[in-house]
Amino acid sequence: MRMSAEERRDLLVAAAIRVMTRDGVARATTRAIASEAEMPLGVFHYAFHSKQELVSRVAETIAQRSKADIDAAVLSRPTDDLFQVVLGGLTAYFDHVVDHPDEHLLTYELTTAALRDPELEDVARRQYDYYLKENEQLLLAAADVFGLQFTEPVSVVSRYTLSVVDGLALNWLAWGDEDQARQVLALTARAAMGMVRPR
Amino acid sequence: MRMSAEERRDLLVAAAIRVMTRDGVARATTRAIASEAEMPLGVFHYAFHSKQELVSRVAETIAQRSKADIDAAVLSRPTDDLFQVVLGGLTAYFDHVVDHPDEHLLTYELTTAALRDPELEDVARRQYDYYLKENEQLLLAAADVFGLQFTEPVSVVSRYTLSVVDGLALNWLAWGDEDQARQVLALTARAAMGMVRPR
DNA sequence: GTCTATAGGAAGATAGAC
DNA sequence: GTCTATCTTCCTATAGAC
Repeated sequence: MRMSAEERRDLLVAAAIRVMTRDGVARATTRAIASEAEMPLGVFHYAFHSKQELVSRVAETIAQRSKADIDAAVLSRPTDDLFQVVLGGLTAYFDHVVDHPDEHLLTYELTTAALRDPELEDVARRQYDYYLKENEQLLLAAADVFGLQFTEPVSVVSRYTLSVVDGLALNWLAWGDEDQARQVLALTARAAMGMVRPR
Repeated sequence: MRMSAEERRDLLVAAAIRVMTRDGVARATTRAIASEAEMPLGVFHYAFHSKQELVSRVAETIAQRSKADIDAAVLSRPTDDLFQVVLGGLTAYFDHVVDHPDEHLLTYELTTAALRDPELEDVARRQYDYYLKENEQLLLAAADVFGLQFTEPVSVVSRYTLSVVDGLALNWLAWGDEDQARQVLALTARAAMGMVRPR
């Protein structure tokens, strides 16, 4: 079937994400991906120069998609006070992890793969850039609504909350115990209340 | 050269850790590992039934070793008050990450590998068990010294601090900015002070 | 136990007919 | 651009002589 190279790339990226989510990065071979996309293997190397190029696109796509998913979830949460907003945001992220564990496992795999491969160097950096910046915006906007400001640089607070959920998500994937994990979220939201003062 | 199977296994595990630390899990093939251990490839499968068995041992060994390293570092820190102790612990862990980034990257790789492979199922769980339990002991002991107790279950506080450093470590590996990361540690230690009361 | 040699297959990438 | 067939390399694992 005839189609533009860009269209084919999109289909292959989508197929790669399905295979990687289901079976892990290590088993996502060019063969498996082409097969998932129902294309002959040969297409692979006139759609992409190399497998790395595909992996790079996959990481980019996943980061954008997760950000969109989680933003939507955050915005549908209670907004009574800053505590509720922060806890709501943390909970929205964690809910997403519980609902899509394999997808998040994949992001960890992509991060480590990127950190090992010099050619994917900035992929890992960009992944976090998406989250950090977005998180920062949400924190600033939320504090502003309630007439508060942070006592610490908001970039640090952003990194703090991101680190907690990111670490907790990995921890939950390995260890389980959802109830305890949610207690950690509550603890974190409460701790964040100690980082604001009236404006 | 003649040696016991157990001795050979130990040498292969040590070689595997060197290769995995240097080149990543994906490139740590049985060939590369045997070569690093200066043994013919054939030894591999009368020392281990399979590669998975080796990976499982590697994960176990790494977890024990890291725990020992970090414990030693924690114990050499100031103990003026609980804040100093907690910040010291977090800092000791983070220093270890900065000094041995590849080693920590490896633990993330092993965690994801374990989560993908049913035969390594409990490897990931045990990895976290080491850290959580140890962390819990340290927190309890430290609070006790200063006549304090936690207002939350100590297992939750333990998981909170572990999540922060684990998430922050991965974040730092990808993003860098050590100064900001250390500000997050200070923030976290201060937050933990809101989780204690006099005994 | 130890080693060499090799099986048996899967990987990424390409050549070349259409 | 498209596809089949194939190259080359590397993988885990084993067979079998010593």
